[in-house]
Amino acid sequence: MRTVGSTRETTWPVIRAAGIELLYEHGFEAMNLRQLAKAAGLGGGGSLYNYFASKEEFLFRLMCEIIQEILGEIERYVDAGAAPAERLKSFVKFHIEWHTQRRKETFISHMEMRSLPSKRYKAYVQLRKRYEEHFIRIVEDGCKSGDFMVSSPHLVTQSVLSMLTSVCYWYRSDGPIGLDRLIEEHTRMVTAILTFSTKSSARPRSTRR
Amino acid sequence: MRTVGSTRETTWPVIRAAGIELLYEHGFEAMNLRQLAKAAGLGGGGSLYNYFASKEEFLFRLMCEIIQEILGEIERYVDAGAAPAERLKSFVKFHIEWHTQRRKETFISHMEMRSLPSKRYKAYVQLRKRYEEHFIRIVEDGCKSGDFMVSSPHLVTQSVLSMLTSVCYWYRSDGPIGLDRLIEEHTRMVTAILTFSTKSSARPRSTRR
Amino acid sequence: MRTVGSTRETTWPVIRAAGIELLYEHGFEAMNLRQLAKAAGLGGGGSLYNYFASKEEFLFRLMCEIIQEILGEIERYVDAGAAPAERLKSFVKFHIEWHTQRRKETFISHMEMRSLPSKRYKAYVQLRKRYEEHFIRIVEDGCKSGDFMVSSPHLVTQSVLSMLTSVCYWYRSDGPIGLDRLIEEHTRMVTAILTFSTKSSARPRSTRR
Amino acid sequence: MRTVGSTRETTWPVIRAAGIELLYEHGFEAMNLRQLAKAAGLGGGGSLYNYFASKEEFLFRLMCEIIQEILGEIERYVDAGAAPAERLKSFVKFHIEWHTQRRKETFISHMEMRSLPSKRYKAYVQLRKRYEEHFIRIVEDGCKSGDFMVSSPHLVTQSVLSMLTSVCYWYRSDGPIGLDRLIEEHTRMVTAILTFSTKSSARPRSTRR
DNA sequence: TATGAATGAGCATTCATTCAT
DNA sequence: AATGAATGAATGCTCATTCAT
Repeated sequence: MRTVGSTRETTWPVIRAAGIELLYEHGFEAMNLRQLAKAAGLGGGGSLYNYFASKEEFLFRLMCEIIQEILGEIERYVDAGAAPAERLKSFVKFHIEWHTQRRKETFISHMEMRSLPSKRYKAYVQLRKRYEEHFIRIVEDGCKSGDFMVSSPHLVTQSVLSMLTSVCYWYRSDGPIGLDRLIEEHTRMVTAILTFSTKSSARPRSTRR
Repeated sequence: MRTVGSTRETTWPVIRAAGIELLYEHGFEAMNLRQLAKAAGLGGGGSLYNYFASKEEFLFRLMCEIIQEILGEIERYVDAGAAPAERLKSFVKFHIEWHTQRRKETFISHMEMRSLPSKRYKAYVQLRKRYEEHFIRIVEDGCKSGDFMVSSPHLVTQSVLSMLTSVCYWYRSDGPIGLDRLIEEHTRMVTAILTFSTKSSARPRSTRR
Repeated sequence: MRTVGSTRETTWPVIRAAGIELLYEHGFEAMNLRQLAKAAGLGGGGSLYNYFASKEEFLFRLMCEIIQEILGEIERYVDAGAAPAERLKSFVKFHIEWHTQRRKETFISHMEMRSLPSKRYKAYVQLRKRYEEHFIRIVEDGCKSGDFMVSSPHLVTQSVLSMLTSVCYWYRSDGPIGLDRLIEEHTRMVTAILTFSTKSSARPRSTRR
Repeated sequence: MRTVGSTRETTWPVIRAAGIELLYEHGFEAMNLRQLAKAAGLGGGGSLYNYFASKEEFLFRLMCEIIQEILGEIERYVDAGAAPAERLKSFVKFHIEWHTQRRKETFISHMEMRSLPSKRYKAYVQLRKRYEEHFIRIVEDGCKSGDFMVSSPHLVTQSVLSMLTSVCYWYRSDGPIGLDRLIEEHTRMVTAILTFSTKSSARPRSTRR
């Protein structure tokens, strides 16, 4: 049977939204497809298989859509021509905004990577790397230009990205800290790391006074 | 029937070790007790119930043991009388060492909190807070003493702790980065954050030159 | 929507052909209507219900068509006026030809009887009996005329028909045995059975020398 | 929980017997494991998995046990030293007895081969060949000794074996035909085929009078 | 304590069938 | 007539848990 007005285009977003809620709430292994169907307003679990071939594929599709969106967004957002320090601020602002406004999505994206089957895990990691490289490039450019000074770029980018992403684990938009302050503080912390955490007492040019 | 030499004292550590491996590999929901029994050298799953009352209790016990250990350790490790900057260095060193040498345990401790039933979740969070307060106290003391300068203490401690903990997600002890360097860099980054990431141009005393 | 040129008369044969292939390959219970629709070049499984009311009815219709064909054929083929020995040869030739040239159809007809619901099973058995009676009548006539000599007609006709039909299970038209030889040998075997397998040492007339 | 006195040795035969009944009644694809569990006196379907790893493996195990039994029996039964004609009689007697007394088992063995997954299908065919070779060897020996005369040995053995086996499809032990008569008639038919169905008018030695 | 058979609820997935388009 | 989304019952299989041995 086909419910009036139901098409692939209208139903998938509903499933997706319900899926994000359930994945956030219970995690991939602990949620189940009957819940999902019900939450999406579908009868038995069977209908879902018009939209994906397996529970694992459902997760993969969801995670890909999420990261594709952020990839599309960031490429429009960041001004590749600007100075590193400026681009850094842009990146932090963008990243924090996204990770708080789509907190559940990003939470899922990090927590459920382990539930992807090996092949898809690798595919997903590729996409994620494409995103992270936006940040890495900023750091590299900043080091070249003398704006930043980082002794272990790989280590630092990993840790800084982890810190920036961690807001999705603890930040509550209805808590005492506002989004603006969140962005401001993280910008400051990241800047401090990239500017002052070097071995020598030397200071990068742009921050000398 | 009782296998010779098998007692609670000798068997539980074996179960525990096997459990850590399985939880790390598959996660709580995806692992199962038959695997655990087999990995621990026990026949059917039944024997496990001599050691815990349910799968959930098994997780809780494991996680508690792990955090109790780190709590016991840190209390012996940190010199409460030292200067904040010194204590900070100690903390970072301790934390990074623990989170890399017991990488699987700490990974589990973070990932599987969501699998604890509500009551135990709260109990566990209490224990974790006790640990985090060691860091928080250092920051507070440093702010009072003028060694550090932090505009949003709660925000900053959350983010810094997340960063310090994140090594358990990506660090490989057989990778290109040595433990010493890992500690050194993180010490530097944390110091930079606590020292230079303030609104005003003012610098805390200890870093003035 | 109706695809151009698609009518009951053109589509059913396609479905039928696809059905024979699938039933032969997987069996009734193991095949499914989505496969059938796809193999017949139809989109979703829904269209099939323009051609039959249920999966079981599909099987019944198919099997009926198959047996109706062989019934129509055999009635034209066998010369009711000929001598029993001659009619026997005709029957064996016809039967073997049919069961090898429409091997899949006959294979299905035997294997899938069990999947027919009781009422239709009985109806189908009636049709099959009508076919088998052609053989039984030949044997009876041969016994009356003294050409054949059979002590247990029912038993013998059952076993001989089983033997003649069994070619559909093992014969490959691209194997080492040609169709002519297959017919020749079976004619000989059947003749031997009907002629020489009697209790007494007496020989039927036609084989005396 | 473990029902009093239940062990692997007592439960499997019960499952096996129930399985034979269900496979005979419905066929492999149409039966289901809940039925099987219930028929075997077990609660939910879960217990069955103490005895096999999958439905397919269940079938394979059953079929293997059945054919192993007949293989063990026939090797004790047939006197390899006797004359071909004598051995033929023995074989027919044995085969018919087995295929009527274990009619359901042999019925299953033939009908459900198609449900075995490819690898197991091949393994099973090997076992079946071992059985059939008992008959083939008798025919070959008889041809060498001049007792039998067969123009197409492969073809004839296939068809004769099919005939002998077909009793499992139609024979009812409570029907009008007794087992003795069944054996007698088949012996006669097979003898007729192996003795009189040759191209030439020549007769094999032992049947000349 | 250890074993392993049994339980039974639960889950992903399949599939015949229905029906709006 | 054809399409394909939706239904919902059914099915193979899993797994925490229990319990006689």
